[in-house]
Amino acid sequence: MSASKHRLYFLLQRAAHRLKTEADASLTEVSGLTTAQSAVMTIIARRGPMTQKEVADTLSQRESAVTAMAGRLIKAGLVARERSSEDARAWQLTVTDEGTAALKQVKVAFDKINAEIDQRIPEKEMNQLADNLSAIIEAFDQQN
Amino acid sequence: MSASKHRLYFLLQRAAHRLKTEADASLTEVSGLTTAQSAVMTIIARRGPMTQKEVADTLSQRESAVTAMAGRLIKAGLVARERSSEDARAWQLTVTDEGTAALKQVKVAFDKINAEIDQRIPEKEMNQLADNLSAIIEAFDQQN
DNA sequence: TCAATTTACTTCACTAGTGTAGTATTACTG
DNA sequence: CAGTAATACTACACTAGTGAAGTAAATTGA
Repeated sequence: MSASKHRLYFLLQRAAHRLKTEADASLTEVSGLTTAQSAVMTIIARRGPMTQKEVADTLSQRESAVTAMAGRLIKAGLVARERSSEDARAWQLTVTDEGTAALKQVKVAFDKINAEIDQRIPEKEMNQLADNLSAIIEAFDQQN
Repeated sequence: MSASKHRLYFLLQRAAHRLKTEADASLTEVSGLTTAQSAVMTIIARRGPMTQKEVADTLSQRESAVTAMAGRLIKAGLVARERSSEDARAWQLTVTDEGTAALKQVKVAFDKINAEIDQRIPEKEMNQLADNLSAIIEAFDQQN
């Protein structure tokens, strides 16, 4: 059975949309963050100070999306930025203490979401699912 | 391996996002429609005249999202609506001739996208992938 | 070395969704 | 059958993204 027979595109979009909506509700309740915000913050926290371009590339997004997101996160006191010492055009983004605290709450909410997924998808199928999704990301990555 | 180890949530979101962006670019080129618009129109074309509530439920969306989308589609002349004869609150949405013509072009673009997916995901894994995505939709469906 | 090009970020208009609060209309119930 | 609750839609403020056009700094090449 091919992708078109399964209407795979719409299936994937609906699954992502339902999951996002549910995760957003759960996250805002416990941490005040959205999933999009916690994605950006997790990346910065993990890889240390990063430029907006690096964040954009990591998430396959445009710089303009990161400009807007950074603005909201800074306004909320979750992220800070200062000019790069090597490049006067670039910012260095870091997560604030307040941001780090919020990310700890996020983990609790995601544990719940992941538990729900684990309950519905057999463990032995999880690897293949992850591989298939990675293959889709790779297939449509800009760097081709 | 569990969902959290795979960071399945973010994997799914990124795959959906990359696919959507690519499909949108491809679709607007050949048909002038976005994927979101063609999703709504395909559903209406398939099931005949539908109320906005029915469209919203089918796509797991809010009525307010469909109000806005219907407004854009009507403005573009792709969809028409008239009051339901049974319920004075409800609209009946139909796809116009212009909309039907645009949907035919959409098919061409999606064939390309699906071919790309088929190339990256082994045929024998496709069924399981579709099942896993359906399971996620079901797990987080509002009607629970 | 300096003009042309590339890069990092910004701004703006747009699509597309959520969630809350509101208005009619319809359905239910005692 | 009248009052209440539910339903279908709308309006609005918000998040979150694209894509195009622009600025200033950095890089490149004759």
